[in-house]
Amino acid sequence: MNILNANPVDAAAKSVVFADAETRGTDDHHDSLRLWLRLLTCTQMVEREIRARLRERFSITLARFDLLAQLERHPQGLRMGELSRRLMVTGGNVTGLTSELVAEGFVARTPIPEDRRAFAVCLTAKGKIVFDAMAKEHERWVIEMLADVPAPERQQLHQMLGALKHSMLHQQEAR
Amino acid sequence: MNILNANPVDAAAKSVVFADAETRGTDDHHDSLRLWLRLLTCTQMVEREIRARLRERFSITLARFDLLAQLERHPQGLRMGELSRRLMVTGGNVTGLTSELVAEGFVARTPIPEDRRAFAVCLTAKGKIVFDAMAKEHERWVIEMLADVPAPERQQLHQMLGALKHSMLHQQEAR
DNA sequence: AAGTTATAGTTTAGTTCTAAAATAAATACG
DNA sequence: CGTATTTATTTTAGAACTAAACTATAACTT
Repeated sequence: MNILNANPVDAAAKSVVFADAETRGTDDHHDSLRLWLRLLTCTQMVEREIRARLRERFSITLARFDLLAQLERHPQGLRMGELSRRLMVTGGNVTGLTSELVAEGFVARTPIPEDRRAFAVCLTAKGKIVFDAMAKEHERWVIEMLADVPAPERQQLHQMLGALKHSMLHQQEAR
Repeated sequence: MNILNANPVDAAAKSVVFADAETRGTDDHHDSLRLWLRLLTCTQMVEREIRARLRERFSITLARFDLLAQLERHPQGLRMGELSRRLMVTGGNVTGLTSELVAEGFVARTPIPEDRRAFAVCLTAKGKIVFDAMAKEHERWVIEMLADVPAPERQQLHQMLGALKHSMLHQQEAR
């Protein structure tokens, strides 16, 4: 979904020599749009590759993998709604994903005594073993894919994107 | 680090809309993994917002908007396969998107004399007018969303992500 | 306690995308 | 030439996701 410049070979880098107040404004605009397009391109490239490998190697979708990853972090289990928020998908989708994973024996729904509407979704022993193996390989892939970006830049990127993330969170609150 | 975990009560009370895909990882994970998760989170947050606004404001999907954006950049038209590569979606999908846009009168299929299998997809006059209006607003949204990231950091981000993008491209070649 | 409202999860219907097979035209090869 | 291969697009079947309606339970409110 590259909007303006999906062509992987980027157009010539822009170079602004002088910027008065007005041209700076315009230029900022282009900066933002270009940054967004590049962010989108990069993410899609990595995501597509990971999705394909997960399927090829483990016959699992990224969504299911992500659900398992959440549970691995929370051994006490998570509610459906909590999973929905964390995975940024609809509740109906979580219902479907969970049902499939239950059918495969990777996770279990356990009732919560204090709230009979809800239940905790937990990794089963089998699910944990299988997920751990997948996660290890998954991590290798990611490390390999990002290896050409030097470590200091990786950390800088992480930090700058943190600013963007929190900015988005605040904007979201204000709506 | 994780907003929801750091202060679950607050987060719940505020009913944070954007949950956090970064909670997929565990704390001791490698830099690369953390960077990848943050990249994914940021992109999803922005993308989700833009997708919702495009739909609400113009009743158009992001995919169709992106297709129009490609054509706006290439007034001479693009082939289906070229669109497929640029948009990073399957050819079948491009067929569907194009057919809808043709039905709406935004684009036209024009035969290519030299190759009777193919044709060029072009913006119609109507399509150009409509797209220009949408693109203007779209750009405002992006600028607004990224406004909290200082301009120098935006440029740095853009540049570093460029390295990642080219790295991914080279890796893809080697497969 | 009763009625209202909010929350948790599921179901349903519909959209969007993909992968793979099918079709058709162009190109390469012996 | 004629046959095979490649390239360009469409069709088909189905996977993955969403929004909205629905069921059930919990939490307020008076």
